[in-house]
Amino acid sequence: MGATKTENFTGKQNSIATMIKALGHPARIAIIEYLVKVDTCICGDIVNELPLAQPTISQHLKELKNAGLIKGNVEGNSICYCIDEKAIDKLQKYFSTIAAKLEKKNNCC
Amino acid sequence: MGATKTENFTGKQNSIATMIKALGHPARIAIIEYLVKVDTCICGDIVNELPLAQPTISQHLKELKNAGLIKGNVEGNSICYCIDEKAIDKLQKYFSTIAAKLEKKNNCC
DNA sequence: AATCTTTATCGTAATATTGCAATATTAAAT
DNA sequence: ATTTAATATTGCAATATTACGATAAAGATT
Repeated sequence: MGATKTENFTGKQNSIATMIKALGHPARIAIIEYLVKVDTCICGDIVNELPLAQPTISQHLKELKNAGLIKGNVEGNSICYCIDEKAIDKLQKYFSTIAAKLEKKNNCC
Repeated sequence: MGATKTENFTGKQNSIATMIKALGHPARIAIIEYLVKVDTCICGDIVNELPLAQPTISQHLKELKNAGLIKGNVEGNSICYCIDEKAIDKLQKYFSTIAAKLEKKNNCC
């Protein structure tokens, strides 16, 4: 095997897992944190910011985009990437909901 | 290559990425959601709950445990797994912080 | 039009992940 | 002491991910 059995899980489970998975890599965390840090939208300098080759970063950006975490607008010959706030909100709410539910319980461990 | 270049990122970036990565799989999301759903701590029925073989589930539990998301207590010949609230709190705060920072910005995309 | 800049894609090697059958381990029950 | 039940580990095949050099594509600049 080696392939995830997505058909055995609910659509919601798969979709949240996909979003989360896209963030499960330090380079992609670094990209998101950089996008949060800079006040204007980022255009081309992620390559200078990260210790990875340009094709690698392009690939990571693609994954973040596929997962809906960032958006990219063509701006001349460069591209303006920024965070999709809705995606972050979804993740924030997901964990807030879990945290709230946990508070009402008496964990045994 | 194929291995993540962890040495090029900060400890914080690597540690949050590790936690998030552990959740980036529908089976592990399903496990967490099941642990949230059941009111008592789970012991052995995750295997009956999920459409995966026992060794596969054991492996997923191990990953969640390694990432600090769940704890496991031996309880007779079975094991009582439960969510580590601190880990969920960390994730919740991480995304809340990002969401708050984003609100103060005017996204261009 | 030729060149430069920026980003994407292709191809490929190295490594990691997913899943499970078979087997081991550990403790309870008989 | 054997058997049963629950969980973990091992070994392995299938697939996915990570990384990057080489190259392509597309708009800007000269």
